[in-house]
Amino acid sequence: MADPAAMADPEDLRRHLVADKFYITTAIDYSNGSPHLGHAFEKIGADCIARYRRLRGQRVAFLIGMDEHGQKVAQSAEEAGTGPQEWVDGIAAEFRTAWEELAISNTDFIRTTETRHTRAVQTLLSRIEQAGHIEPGLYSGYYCVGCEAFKLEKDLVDGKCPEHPTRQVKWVEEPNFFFKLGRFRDRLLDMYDESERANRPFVRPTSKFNEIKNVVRDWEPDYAMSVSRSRVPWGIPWPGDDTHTIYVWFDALINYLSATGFPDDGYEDTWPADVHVIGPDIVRFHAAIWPAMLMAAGVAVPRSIWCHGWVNTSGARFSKSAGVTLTLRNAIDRHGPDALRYFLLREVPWDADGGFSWERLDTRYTSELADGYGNLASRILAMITRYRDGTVPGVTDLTELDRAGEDAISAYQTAMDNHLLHEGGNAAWGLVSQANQFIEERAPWSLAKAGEDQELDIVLAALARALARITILASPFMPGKTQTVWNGLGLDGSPGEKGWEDLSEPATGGVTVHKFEPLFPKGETVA
RNA sequence: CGCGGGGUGGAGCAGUCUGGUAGCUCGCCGGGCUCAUAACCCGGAGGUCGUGGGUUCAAAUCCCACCCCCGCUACCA
Repeated sequence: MADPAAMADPEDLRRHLVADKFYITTAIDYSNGSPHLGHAFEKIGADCIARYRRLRGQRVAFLIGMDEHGQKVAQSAEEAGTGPQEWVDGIAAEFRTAWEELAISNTDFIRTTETRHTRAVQTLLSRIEQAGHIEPGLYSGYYCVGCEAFKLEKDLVDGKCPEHPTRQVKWVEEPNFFFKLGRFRDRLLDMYDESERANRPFVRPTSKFNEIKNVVRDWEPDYAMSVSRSRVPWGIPWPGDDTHTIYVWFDALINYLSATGFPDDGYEDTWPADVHVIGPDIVRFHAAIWPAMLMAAGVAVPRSIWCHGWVNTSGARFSKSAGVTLTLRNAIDRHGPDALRYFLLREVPWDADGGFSWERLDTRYTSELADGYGNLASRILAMITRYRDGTVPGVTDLTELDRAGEDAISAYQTAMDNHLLHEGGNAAWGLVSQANQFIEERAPWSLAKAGEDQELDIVLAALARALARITILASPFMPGKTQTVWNGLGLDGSPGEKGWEDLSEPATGGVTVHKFEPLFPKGETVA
């Protein structure tokens, strides 16, 4: 969508202003149940990226939201004995509360029942239609009257719907509109190739990208998907034909665009998305169908898709040692929201699957948070308090710990730029270990006893810098606890807003520290 | 059937592309320290690297066959 007229000065200026924007989205969550650990994992990971980008000085737009139309939602509402709008209002509130508690720093929360969304959907749809890529056709399939929904043949048991075995499914044909996405096969493949040549693959990790390429390569030119339904009233009306609603998948994907203000002027200040964060179950929709829709409408395609792994929870639900079932509520309550964020980000690689268990949550909490970061903060602040009355010495002599810090920062940056969050955490926590070793080698208590004040100043100042660095690097993982340490170090503002530049020379000299209660209390788990 | 990922000390993983002391975290055993949340630091025990064959002076790493686990394979999104 490059506009030649955009070379004019005001446009240049605008471009400059938006050059540093970073638009990240998560999948909108389907409104037929409560938030669970899987939902949380995706939000936490995306939030970690968003916070890291802000740390790097980018202007971040971070979208999350709810997918509220469709058969299943209407059905869930009915089972709950309420109307669909009332139902989705309740679910949305529940999700928002959960994300707030987990300190998700989204800048917008979109719901597909909002006017701004329905308007964007109808506009985009009309553009695709006008371009000639939507055609009427017949949708046929097995229809279960009990479910009031079409069923796939593979989901039938003995030719009947498993949920309504007493009724027969019927072979039904109904007129629908179809999106001819097979026509975009070659353009998609070209786009994929180009992204790889430019060394910024459209889909990551690579294994998922390969799956998608295989799928798209097999598309026939007339391959189409239905984009309307005539029996589902809970949806966005088809423009110009109120006997149809827009099929939910088509409706849902467009949320990323509606949130930018599309089709109003200025939406391109935010669009295209820099990365759509999604789960492996919906890669095909995001990596193939969604860009095809945008191509059909003449709108820019997103820059990349990141497919995270699964949190495997089997076996964790009835863990003996924990004695509690696995719900998001319980997982947060175990050691607090920051600990859950930290655990998921370290335990489950962001490009692969990982397992959740109470034992491993407890283990990481104890060794890496309480005994690691928390205890390190305690001992550093205690020494500064005891040996220097709480004032960090103003000396700036660099030590091997500062060099270790530089290495950690660079490893962290490489990992985080590539969205490898678990490796970023690894780099930050390596510095915790090195700081502990540094303390052991220099033995500040011996220096104090021997009256070697100059050396003690150097050591304490280096430790304060290291703690500040770790705290900044850890802030995208644990915004709450790192804030406590930041304040304990006597620093203003928050570690997240301090900016990347502070890392090389944290301004800790001369500040007055305040000891605090153990950051991560041990013993009894939080009730 | 096809495509892709994986099988490494008790647990979770790295190492495989570019063959040559099998590394990390947790747990376990022993020692040290005392600033700290009985925390921290050092050392140690523990592995036929899924199975069988092959190439090579040498294979977790390369080649062949096989076994097991997971994901994808046209409308739940």
